[in-house]
Amino acid sequence: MNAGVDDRRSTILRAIIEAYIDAAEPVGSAYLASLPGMGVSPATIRNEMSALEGEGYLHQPHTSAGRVPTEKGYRRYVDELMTSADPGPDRAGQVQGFFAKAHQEIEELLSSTTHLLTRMTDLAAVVTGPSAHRARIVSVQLVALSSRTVVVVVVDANGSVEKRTIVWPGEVDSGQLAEIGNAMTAHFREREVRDVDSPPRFEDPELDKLGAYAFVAVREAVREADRDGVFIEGASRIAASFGAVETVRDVISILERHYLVVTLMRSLLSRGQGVAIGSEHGVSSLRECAVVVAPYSVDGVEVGTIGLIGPTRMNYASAIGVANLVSENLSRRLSEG
Amino acid sequence: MNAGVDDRRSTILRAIIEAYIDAAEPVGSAYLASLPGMGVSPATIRNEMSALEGEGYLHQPHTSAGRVPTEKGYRRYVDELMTSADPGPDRAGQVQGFFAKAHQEIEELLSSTTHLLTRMTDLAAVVTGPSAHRARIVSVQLVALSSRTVVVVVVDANGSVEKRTIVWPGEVDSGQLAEIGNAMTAHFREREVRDVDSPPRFEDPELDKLGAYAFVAVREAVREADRDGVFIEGASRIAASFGAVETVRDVISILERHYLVVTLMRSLLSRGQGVAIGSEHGVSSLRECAVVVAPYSVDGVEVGTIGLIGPTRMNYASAIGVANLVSENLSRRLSEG
DNA sequence: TATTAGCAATCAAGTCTACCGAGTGCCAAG
DNA sequence: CTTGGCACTCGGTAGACTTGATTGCTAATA
Repeated sequence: MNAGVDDRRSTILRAIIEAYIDAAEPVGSAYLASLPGMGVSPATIRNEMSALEGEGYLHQPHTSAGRVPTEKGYRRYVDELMTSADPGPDRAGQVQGFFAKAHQEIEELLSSTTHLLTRMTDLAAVVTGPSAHRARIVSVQLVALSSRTVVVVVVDANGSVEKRTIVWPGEVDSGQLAEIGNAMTAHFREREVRDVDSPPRFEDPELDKLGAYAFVAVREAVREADRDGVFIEGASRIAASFGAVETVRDVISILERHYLVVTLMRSLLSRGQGVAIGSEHGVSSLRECAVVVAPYSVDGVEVGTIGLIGPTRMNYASAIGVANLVSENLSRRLSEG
Repeated sequence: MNAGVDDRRSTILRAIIEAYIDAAEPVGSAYLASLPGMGVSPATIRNEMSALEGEGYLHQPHTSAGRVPTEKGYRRYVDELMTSADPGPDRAGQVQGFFAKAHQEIEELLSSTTHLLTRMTDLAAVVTGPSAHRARIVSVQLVALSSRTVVVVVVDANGSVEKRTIVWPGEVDSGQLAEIGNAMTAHFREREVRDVDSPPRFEDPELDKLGAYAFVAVREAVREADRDGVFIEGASRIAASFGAVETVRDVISILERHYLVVTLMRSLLSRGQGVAIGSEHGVSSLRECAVVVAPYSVDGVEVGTIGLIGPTRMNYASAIGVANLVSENLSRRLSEG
């Protein structure tokens, strides 16, 4: 409980974790003693290491090896020991440059954001699209594809477009379609997607029936709006991070199940966790991975998430720094105008 | 040149390849002689194997090992030796059942088709969406997102929806937007996407200017139409197929570059090749892989491709059979109505 | 009391050797 | 042309031994 001892011990833990992140090899006392700041002998460090192991922060693969951080060790590192996650001006510039030049559609923007993330961190990157539930509907239109099929197109205020193709109950009449579309637009305009609960009503009973029919398509279209917008990139970096092909398979197999990744990220954010290490997140196939998440917002409302996934010995400072940096820039970019 | 010898030799080659596909281990003469059909001694088989090696169909990893097929060996197997790629009634039923139950949007349909493919073959699967170049445009609409931004929505006869968000040159006037949208729809209706070359003209010079401005967005929207529709699944199966993490990384890294995969598949199809083995396709990162492709068509016109990617020692008969089967069913499904 | 030097103990990994066994190539006999 | 027999090759495994990294402990020291 002596502050001095605690301090030195923490310094040693931090040094071990950083060395391990760097080299992926167990860290020994001799190396630590040789570090500039460390004014003590290997023997002293060994005592501290032994204590740290007793406290559960370190683990010794075998007697004649150095120490390796445990999950608890990484956790303490992330919570207390890590030095500022400031990514530095060069990286900040890189991100700003990216967002300054990016003027594509939102889907392309998010997709290339995953690319940016994976390139900057060498981790797998995830960006989930703005949750559509809070978006306001701007337009509903019915377009005839053939004499029997109609596509219902819904545009929301984010600029997202959802659609649903349906078989029309009867011969398509373009006048009717236009009328129903206009009524839908008037009915739903400025309402949030999650409030799509009942169709507009029409005086004409035939129109009313068709309107109710089309409404089902609108509801389905917006209900699935969230499914589309998940962008994951960098699975190949995972392959490079792990030696065991088994692990690679497990992790990539999770990354392929987008909804699972989204669920994981959302649940982490809702618990207020920015970093989940190893078994903390409960997905057993990712037990050798850590996940870093950051929300991004549009006009002050958190609507989506940014995530990074990599081995537990990832560079947390860099990952967290980049995630936050990108999150800020993306939020600003999406909020402007 | 004696038919009898050639026949036996071919039988042996086929047996070797099938055994190797099955067990992934070099095949020896004793095992081959023990096979039911093979009425000859190991010594005889050894002679044939030696000849086959001389002809370039087999390779011997080292003196005391059995033989392994070369690319040339697989090629001959696929071209001549392989027994019918008929996937059997159970699998045919599985695929038919899938397409009978599937009634989602085309994107979801294609995406779940990759899922079906990867599940049935245990290979990575690719489905490219119907090429938009030949699709007819059905509707163009301009929707105001705010007083300064407009989203241009283009619907084609496939039911695909493309959009482009633009900053409007001036205050948005919903009457103008509607008028321009209607004129665009009239102008482009029934024209193919690749024929989008000039905007409709308006009497009113202001409208004409705005129309020309919006036209750029239409052109960009349809130009990128093809980019969206690529669905790839099963990268994790690749991880399971190769022992070396290096190879896994290389292959998955290619799979992540969708446009590269699409280009590869298209160029194979345009050369009339249904199967590319190892270095045949020229993508060096995929030199340990084979690619199986099959086109699918809508109303008799080939519009998209189905692909399977796996190790060169994949089960070609099964892969080709499934690819063709799915291609037929998908074509039928997309052509009806 | 905290630190340190010294030293014995531990153990993975590398090296060396021997050997086994799978598989071949070749030869001579059928 | 086919086959049995046999010598030969060579990867892989197992065991013995060495090396080197690293620890824990103890006793001396500040």
